[in-house]
Formats: sequence, structure tokens, C-alpha cells
Amino acid sequence: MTSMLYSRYFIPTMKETPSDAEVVSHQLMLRAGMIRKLASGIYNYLPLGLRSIRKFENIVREEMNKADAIEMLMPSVQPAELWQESGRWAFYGKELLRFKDRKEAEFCMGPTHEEVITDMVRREIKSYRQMPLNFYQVQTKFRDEIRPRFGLMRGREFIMKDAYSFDVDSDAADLSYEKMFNAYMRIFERCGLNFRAVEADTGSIGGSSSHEFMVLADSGEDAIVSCDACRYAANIEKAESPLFTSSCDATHGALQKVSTPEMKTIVDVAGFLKVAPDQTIKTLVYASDTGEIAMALLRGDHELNELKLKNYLGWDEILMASEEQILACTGSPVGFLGPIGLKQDIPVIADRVVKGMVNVVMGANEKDQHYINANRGRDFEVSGFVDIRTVEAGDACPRCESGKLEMWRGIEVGHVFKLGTKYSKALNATYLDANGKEQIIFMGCYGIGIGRTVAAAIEQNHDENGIIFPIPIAPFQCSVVAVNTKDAGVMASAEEIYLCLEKLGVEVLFDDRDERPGIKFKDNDLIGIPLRIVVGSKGLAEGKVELKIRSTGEVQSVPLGEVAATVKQLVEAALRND
RNA sequence: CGGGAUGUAGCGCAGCCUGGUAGCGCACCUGCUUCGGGAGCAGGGGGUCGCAAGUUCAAUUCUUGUCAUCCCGACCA
Repeated sequence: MTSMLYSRYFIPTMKETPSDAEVVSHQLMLRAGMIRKLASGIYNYLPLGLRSIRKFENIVREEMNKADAIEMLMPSVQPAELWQESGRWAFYGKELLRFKDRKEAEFCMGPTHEEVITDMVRREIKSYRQMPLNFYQVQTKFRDEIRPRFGLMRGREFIMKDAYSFDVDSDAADLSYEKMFNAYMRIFERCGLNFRAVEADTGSIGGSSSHEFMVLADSGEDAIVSCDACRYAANIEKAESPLFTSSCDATHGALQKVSTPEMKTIVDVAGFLKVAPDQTIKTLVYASDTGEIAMALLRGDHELNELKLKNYLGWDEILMASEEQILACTGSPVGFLGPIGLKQDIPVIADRVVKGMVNVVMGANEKDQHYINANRGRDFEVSGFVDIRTVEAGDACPRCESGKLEMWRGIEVGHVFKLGTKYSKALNATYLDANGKEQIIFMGCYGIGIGRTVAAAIEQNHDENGIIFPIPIAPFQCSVVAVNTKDAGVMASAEEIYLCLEKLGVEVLFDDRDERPGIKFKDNDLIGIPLRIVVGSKGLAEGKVELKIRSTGEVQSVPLGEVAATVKQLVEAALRND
């Protein structure tokens, strides 16, 4: 079933864009008849969409198998007990869809499978001799996302490849991690995607370190930076800020309070006092969900990275403090905050850059008042210097001497984590080492969003006429368009080419529909078939057909008898991209 | 969950302000013509106007409620 007659297939294309689809990949997947929405974040995969998804899955399977991962399949319905044991039943929140069976026993739809796989492994793995092990599956996940959006990009039900590695110790686990990392690199390279592997925050999955695989696209939900000189790349949530060296030889001026009526922003204050914004300190107050308060200090022209601050403080949630909270700890309205003369003893976290600043301008904790010539040590103290700044394009690379950071938007299509013993400890997954001593297993977990990757590929490869599929994940590699189905010669030649391609193992869609040529061309462009052979009576008179390459628009006239071989070569060249 | 918006035929939309029982384009069906970039003419089918109350002689239109969907934020493959 690699090839297909268009007239007998099912590709419900749409001429107009549905109004509720915002991003290009969503619009095009709907228009190309790949998906249809059943409910918010829940989609039918129509035949064409499923073909692309299966193609990508198979690439993933091949690379997983090559990396010694073993395929299995776990259920999507999971018992509450396991989640209670790992502690996530309480922590996962509303994203975990829970329900009861007829006996009132509690279950959930699996959003991920650490619990289930670890449970299996702890029952079956007893000896160091059985490791390393890596299990993977391609399976439907359910996460009751707060806001599903963008079609397959952020669905509630979605197909994911997840893999879990089990090793005897941290070093062995690092090797497993590296193997998966390299497999992921190959997977996305094989698909012809423009992507970056970036250092990332581990988020709710936990563990010690992780990398995200980001397909570069303007519509991406994540911001990432990469060095133009070395290999450093990171999610902006995680990206380290380079250390700024400041000259500290300036003599300390006298601290002075000055009136700054209605000057609430750094720009206002700096302009009013005629100083550069980098001579000011920005003061922000944050609160945790449990009511803890902390103050953050940054150079005036810098932006805070909330995640860095949150991780440093160890809070579960971080929120801008309310006006009441701010008034209580500083005695001042927003706009004039500073670390001098606080009403409450709260931690004051300063960005590392603040350390070298002297004679700065900062809020005086009094309406319409700022200080000038404020100096740390003499006028105020901080509880710690921490990197809490959001990096910017053009920043120096934190890893190499010469590089500058470039900024991109990315779609997260894969994520690899070193989990350590987080789950194995909670679920008591242990083995006996060579000395007969019980040890805790080290784990890693590795995910790829299957549907999301297909969507990301479309996001990155399209034009005004529709999708331009990379050959490895195209639903069909080639199409044969018979210009006029009433012309027996045209139909006979087209069919001959179709059968020949099929015999050569090319996945071909034969557009044999009794439609006007314009409709066929538009449909073929829309659904993104990479190669198109057009059989028309004019060309046929000279024994030639037209071969068009979707991505470049290049058109060549090829002798009837040679076109199948030519296509076969093009397809093979594209698939050999490993 | 907070903020914003929208629900009228498969898709895209108009009508609603100023109540009188629904219309346009595309798609679909029939016929003829057409046939290398979403054809033309003629005829035709299809709608509980998201749902429920209320006001009214009368509600797609006004009021209230409710549900659904989409967009902006926190979460994530």
C-alpha cells in the first residue's frame, strides 16, 4: 500500500482556510486534509496525515533500534497507585486526566510513562548483568493542557515516542544519554529539518540535566540562543548570562535622595536624572504561591529570567508580588522600590552583574524618590549574587572567548533528560551489583513529539501554495498527474509511469481524477508532494513528460521512458541523508 | 484559571444596531460546453441561525444564563 490512486483515496482538501486555525502548519494540515478536529486539542488523523506520521515514526524506530533501544507498548490507562507511589498523583495537577472505573478504583490517562516502566523494570530487573537497558514505545499520550492550540502543535491527545534507559550508575547512565542524544540528532537530520539541540530546564519531569531539540521556526513558542562561534546553544529559560566585567575604580559618591516625581520606569528615571540606564538598578519583588517574598536586583537595562530566580529560590511557583505585598515589605508603591530601608527582612537576590556596579541610581522605597550614588556594602546588602538575567541576542557566549549569541524561535520536538534516581528511588527499583549489594538504578528518559514534529516540518517547509514536505516524511514521494483523463494516450502513459514507479518502490500518488488540470496542480501543491510528474498530450507528442520539484519549482522535460528512473534516483538521494 | 473574541449550510462570510421566520461565494447534485494553474451557462439539494430560558402577537435579531471554539498569559513532546 505504498502507492495509491487519487480517485480511490481520501484527501478532503479545502480551498479556504478555516477561521479557527492560526498558525500555518495547522491551517495547511486542515486544508490538505491531513487532520480534522474532534474536540479541542483532539484530532482525527486522516489517511494523508497518518501516512506522514507513520513515515516519521519509522525513522524514529530505525534510529532507536540502531541505538539499542527495545520497542514495547504500554497502556494509556494507568492505575492511581503507581502515581501515588511516585508522589506525582498529588503533584501533577489538573493536567492529569483522572477517572474511576466501575469499582470506583482510580485511574488516569497516561501523560508520560516513568511510573509504568519503572514498575515493570523493578519487577523484572534484578542484576547488574541485565543492564544497560533502554525501552521505547510509540504511544498516545493524554495531557489535559490548560490551553491546547495550534493543531497538532499542542494537542491534549498526541502521539509520542518515549524511551527510558536503565543503568547501574551515573557514568553508565551518561553513556545511555549520549547514545540517545546522538540518535535524536540523526532523526532530525534525516528529516531534513533545520534544528538545534539546546540546553534546557528540566521542568516538572525533574532530573539533573536535559537537552531540547528545537526546530527553528518563527512561530515557535520557545526562544533559544546559540553561539555563532562554538557549539553552545540553550533555551533562553536556561541560557547562562555572561559575566560583565565592570570597572570598579570609581570613588564612592555620597548617597543622596533625589525627587523623581512620577518617574516610575527605568527609562523615565534615567532620562530624568540624565544617567545611562546601565547606571541604574531595577528592583523587582516576587512572591511564591505560599506567600514567601523575595526581592531581585538587576542592572536597569537588563531583564529578569523568572525561571532562574524560581529555581534558585526553590519555589514551586513564582508570581509578581501584589501591591499589598510590596507595600508591606518596602513601604513604597511600585516604581520607587529599592533594597535600602526595607520594612521586612526578605532575601535580596542580585544578578551577578550588580556586583561590580558603583554609584548607582535606585528606588528609595518612598513615593517619587530615588537614591543616587548608592553603593553595595555601604548603603545596602544583598543575600546573594546569582545569574537571574535573561540573555539577549548579541551577548557574549558564556562558553567561548569570541562568540556572540544569536537568538531564534524554536518548536520543541524532542527532549532528553538525565533522571538520576528520582523515580527508581521513589518506586524502589534496585538491582544487585557484582558484590551482591543492593543498588538503585539510574534512569534517563527521552521523548519525541511525533505529530508535533510533522507539524514543525510543515511550519518550516511551506510556501503560498501549501506544504513542501521533505521527502523522508512526505505522505507520498511522487505524484503522477494525468492532465486530461479523457485522452486515452495520456492515461495510458500516466498509468505506465505509475506502475513503473510502484515497481521501483517509489511511493506514488496517481492523480487520475476527472478534474481540470488547475485543480490537480493546486491540490498536489497543497498536500506537498515533493516530486510531480505531469503527463500531457503536448509533451507526449514528443515522447516527454514534465518533472517538477516542489521545493525549488524546477521543471525539467524528461523522456517518458526515463522519468521513473530519474525520480527513483532523486528519492534515493534524499533518503540517503544520513 | 484570569483577560479578549466568536458561534448563521461542508468551508469562508453577510443579515442582527432599527424583531416580521435567512442570504452570498466556494463546495455538492443534474445537463450541456470547457480542459496545462482552483472554468462557463442553466437547473437543483442542503440550515433546530450553538443550546436553554425570558420579553413580545412575533426572536437569527432584544435580555439573561449556559455550552463550545479561538486568541493573549502560567504548563509541556
